[in-house]
Amino acid sequence: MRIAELAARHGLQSSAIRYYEKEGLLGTPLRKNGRRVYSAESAYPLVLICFAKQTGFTLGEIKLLLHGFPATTPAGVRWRRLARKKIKELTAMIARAQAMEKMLGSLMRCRCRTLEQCARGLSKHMREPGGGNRSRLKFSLEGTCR
Amino acid sequence: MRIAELAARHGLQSSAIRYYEKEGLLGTPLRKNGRRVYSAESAYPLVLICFAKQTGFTLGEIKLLLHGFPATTPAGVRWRRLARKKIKELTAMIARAQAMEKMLGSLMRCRCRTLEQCARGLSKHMREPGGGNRSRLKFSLEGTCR
DNA sequence: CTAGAAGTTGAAGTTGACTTTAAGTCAAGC
DNA sequence: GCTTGACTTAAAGTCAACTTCAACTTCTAG
Repeated sequence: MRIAELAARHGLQSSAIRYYEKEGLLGTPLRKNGRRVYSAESAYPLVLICFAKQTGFTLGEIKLLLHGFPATTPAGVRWRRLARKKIKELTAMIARAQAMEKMLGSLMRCRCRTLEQCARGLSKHMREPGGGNRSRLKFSLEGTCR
Repeated sequence: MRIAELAARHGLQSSAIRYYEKEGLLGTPLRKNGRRVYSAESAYPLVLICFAKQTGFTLGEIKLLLHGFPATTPAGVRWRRLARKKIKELTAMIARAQAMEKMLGSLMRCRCRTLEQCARGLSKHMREPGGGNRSRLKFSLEGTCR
């Protein structure tokens, strides 16, 4: 199998495979006249890479998964080690996204005539974080800017 | 107020404010001996920028919000125009994140001894998309790789 | 034999939202 | 007068995950 076929099978571009190789995620395959030749088995790390990418791991984390443990470390242990942190990240991200969704829902009901009016409402919020006065746009500006 | 104070008030770095100005989000403020001087009012677009950023808008979208509509366009209309698209994006993202979370939860229960074993389980899934055989790792590999 | 498709390499470009750096200006305090 | 710190500019650097480019080689079909 040549690089283009391997790439196509996994829905990637050839350049991505070369990149993974350069980054040390994939080993260097056999060559035939200078060209990479892949066996069915040599494709298995690619299955993992694609799956892990879909699951939200970065290439750095995937490299760790593949080569960052003593060779005898069971797969389950490796996944758990990495997944714990990733689950936390994801949970936080989901919460944040849901908060944004809520803000956007409120924004859809904005009745301000000008943006300046919105800004006044918002800065009221910002200056009196615990204040009881409801501005026309009722969001909580949780977290600092940035 | 000089740039450092304005920045601090909004939890930004001075360089970010200069950047927003360069990108046309903020107008050019008055100068005193070449240095930017801000009034309380000149800060109001910054309130909006910070808020919109938190809500998930890109700087490009924020620029559109601030300057991409006829001057008479009510704030509510502007927000709605942009929010609709963003809500869709967010909803999709949340769904995807939740799917990832579920996958990660399953991964935590992985009992494979080697990663190669995982890969075999996964490629089984990939080769028989509608297949009824449950591999040890039970995720649905929805969507193609990449 | 030749055109063109597919492969090779290293280096540079892409995206967004900035930050950092270099080199210079300006004001305040000692 | 001198130092320190805050500011100015344009240009370059950062991050991740690739892609694109330039220049070259090799394989395949006609």
